[in-house]
This record gives sequence, C-alpha cells and structure tokens, in this order.
Amino acid sequence: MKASQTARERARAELTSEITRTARRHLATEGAAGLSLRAVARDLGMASSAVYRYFPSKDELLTTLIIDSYNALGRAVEEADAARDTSDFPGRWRASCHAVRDWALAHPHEYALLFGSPVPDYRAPRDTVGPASRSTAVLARIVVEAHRAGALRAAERPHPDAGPLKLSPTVRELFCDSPEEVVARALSAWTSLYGWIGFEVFGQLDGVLEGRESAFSRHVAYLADVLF
Amino acid sequence: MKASQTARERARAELTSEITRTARRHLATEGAAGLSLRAVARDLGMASSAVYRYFPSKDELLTTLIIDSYNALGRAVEEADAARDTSDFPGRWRASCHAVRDWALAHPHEYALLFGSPVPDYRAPRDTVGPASRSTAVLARIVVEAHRAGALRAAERPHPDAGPLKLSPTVRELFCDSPEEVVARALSAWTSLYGWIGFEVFGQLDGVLEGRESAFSRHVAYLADVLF
DNA sequence: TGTACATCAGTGAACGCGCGTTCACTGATGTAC
DNA sequence: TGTACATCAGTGAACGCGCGTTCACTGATGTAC
Repeated sequence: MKASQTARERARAELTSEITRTARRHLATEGAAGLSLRAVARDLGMASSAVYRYFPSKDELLTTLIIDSYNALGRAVEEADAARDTSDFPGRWRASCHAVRDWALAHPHEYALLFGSPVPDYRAPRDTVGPASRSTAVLARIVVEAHRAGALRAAERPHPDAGPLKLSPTVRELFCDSPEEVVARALSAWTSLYGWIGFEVFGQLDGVLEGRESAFSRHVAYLADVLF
Repeated sequence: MKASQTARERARAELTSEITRTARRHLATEGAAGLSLRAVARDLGMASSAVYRYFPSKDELLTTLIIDSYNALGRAVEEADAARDTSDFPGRWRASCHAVRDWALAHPHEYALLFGSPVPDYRAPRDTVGPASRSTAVLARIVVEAHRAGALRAAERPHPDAGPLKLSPTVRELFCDSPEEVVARALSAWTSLYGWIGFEVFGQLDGVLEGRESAFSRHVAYLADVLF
C-alpha cells in the first residue's frame, strides 16, 4: 500500500496530466492569451473550481506548460544532436538547428510562449531556468567540443573592433571557459537561428519567400561559416 | 471656409490624435493584450461609446498604432542611414542596425506588436504592408547599392550546398534583381539582426550577458562579414 | 443676416460575455485502532 | 474485519471585475436658402 500508489494518488496523477494535456491543446489552438482555466475545466466536464485542487492558480498551470515545452524542445534538439557522429560538428550543428525549427513550426504557440512577447503579468519562476537552457546547452556543447577538437576556426579570427564580453557565470560555465571569440560567435549564431525561426513562426516571412526549408538550410550554413 | 478647416474638423483631428496618443501610451505600459477602448476613453474622460465616433472598432485603432509604429521605426532607420556617407556601406549597415535596436529598446511593446507573437484574432489589413517594409527597404537598399558599387563580396562566394531561392515578386523588386546569393545573404543577416534584438527585448538575454551595446556591435559586425 | 434643417459629437444605460478565484458543502476514499 | 475519524476531490453558486459594442437620446455645429 505504501510502495504502490493508492487509488486516490493514481486518480490525482491522471487528472493532473489530463488537465495539462487539455491546457496544452487550448494553448496550441488559442495561444497563451486565450488560455483559460474555465475553458479547460469545461472541456474536461468538471467544475472550474475543481481545477484549483490541482493547480493553485492559472500562473502555476502556465508555468507547468512552459517547463514541459522547454523540455520537449530540449529533448528534440538533444536527440537530433545525438543521432549524428560525435565528431561531425557541422553536421551536429545543422541537425540541431533544424530540430529547433521543426519543433517550432510544429508547436507555434508553444514557441511563442517560450520565445515570443512575454505574457503580461506573468513572472517566470526559478524552476524554468533549468529546462530553458536545455536546447541551448546542446548548441553550446557542440561549439565547445568542436573547439577542443580544433575543428573551430572561430577562435583563430578574432574580430578587430571587438570590445570585451561581460558574460554571466552561467554562460561561462555553459561554454566551459572557451575563448571569448568563440562564445561571441556562438551567441551571434544562436540569436540568428532564433531570428529566422521567429520570423517564420510569427509570419514575417509570409509572402516573402517560399521553399522555406531550403532557405533555412542556407541560413544555417551561413551561421556555420561564422563558427566553423 | 472650404479651404481652411472648420471647427468641427479641427476638433475631430485633434481628438483622433489624442486617442491614438493615449492608446499608444497604454500600449507602452500594458502591452497589446492590455489595450482596451474603455480604458483609453476613461483616460480621456469621455464615454467609451464616444470612441466609436473615431474608430469603428478596436482592431482599427490597433491597425493605426501598428502603421504608426512601422513608420516610426522606418523613419528612425532612414535617418540613421542618411546620416552616413552614401559610399560607406558597412557604416550605413551598422548605423541602420543600431537604429533598429535603439528604437526597439525604446519602444519594447511597440516592437512586440510588430515583431512578436501575433495578436490573437487580429488580421493585419493591406494598409500595413507598405509601412511594414519601410525599415527593411533601407537595409535592402544598402545591400543593393553596395553590390552595384562592387563593394559586396557576397556575390563572389556562392555557397556550395545552396538550393534555389523562391522569392516573391515584392522581394525581388526590393532587391532590384540582385543575384540570388546577395539576396540570400541579406535575408540571413536581416533575420539575424531581429533575432538578437528580439532576444534582447523579450528578456532572453537577461542574466546572460551585460554590456549589450558592445555585444550587439559585435553581432552586427559578424553579420556584415557575411555580406561585405 | 436670419432662419430651418441636416449633420455630427458625445452621453449614459444596457446587453451579453467570459474570466479568476473563493467558499461552504457533500460524498467518497484512506487510515488507525 | 469492522468501525470512527480524517483527509481529500469535486460541486455549484457567488463575487467582482472588465471588456467590446449597440442604441436611442440630447445638444452643438455646419449649411442652404
């Protein structure tokens, strides 16, 4: 009785995940702004007040969705990276970038939740920072490993008019104290990656160009040129 | 009486601009989601129904704000570009990029309105596309002129694994039928620019790095390397 | 210049909606003896 | 194994809020003769 779950516990776990699942579906169709506890409860055929047995507030539910989304994205990128030869650094880079894009296009509202305009009156709690850095950690690892293997030309061509970078300890750690030039180029490529994807997801490229997949590959290739 | 404005017309023009001004202020503090006709009316000390004499719906007011914002951004970039020597292409590029960033940081919510997650249930009408391309047109012009002046190395180094780009007629026109490689690199730099700025405005760089100004300069320099 | 009429700005009440959250409650599930 | 009590899930009504939009109205401004 102690080791295995009690009926109540099982029911609780099930309903909790059913609530998040429904909320995620609403998020996917309506967006973060349209997410409502009442609508979720309605969908599950329960009183809106019952949801409060599972989540103390709407913000908590949102936090759960955010963490789950970060993890889903992180997992996708990790898998894409792992599927490549460890020593094929440009290949790993490309695969990881495409994984980010694929996930973003498949889950536009979740992407918006993570990387779009901040949700008004919502403050992300500490628990989100771990999952949040998961996908980025993969990209950083590729760069660090490539640098150690001597496969990175980035460090060899420091930029002339470059002031010093003031990185946070977290980022320094993420990059295992790689040279500044390496980190700077990685940050540049990182933001550039999300720039394209954000434009694509948010519709900025609508009516601008077709054949996005191959255009994106090209973008990623240019970014790789800055690094490798 | 016909040539000059009648009292009614003057009052109407004044109130119209007072409404948009108030709405813009609300937008700046609350964000697009928090923009409400009633709140604007309250602020102006008038009945909420009175606003409907000036804007047929909330969406129309939003459209006005969007167009104004695009124009403000466009003007800022145009001025930054014009302040440079016509033949100093990298200088013009840098100045324009910084102008975009400066405007974005000064008007984060307006930036979010233009480049962030789409506002739910809002469809941008045709009138927005002209102003929307204004800032981008400046960047495109710099690239085109640099190319014509032979100051662009972009075209000389076509990327090996590059599939063809399918550009819309509008974009082709914007780039005056420059070679594909030029356009591709420009698009890449363009999205990269907004990637950094978006991350900065939306808080993705919080706790990641300080000294953003100089870090951004570096980013822009890398982008220039891809082009010039 | 004065009058009659048309146009328009602004009002205040109302409609209908949906939201997050609280609370006292009922009834089922779990626990300790 | 059975009973008494505690814990917890779920209910339904309610509170208080704010929103976009409509509508019949009053009164001021403009126009035509």
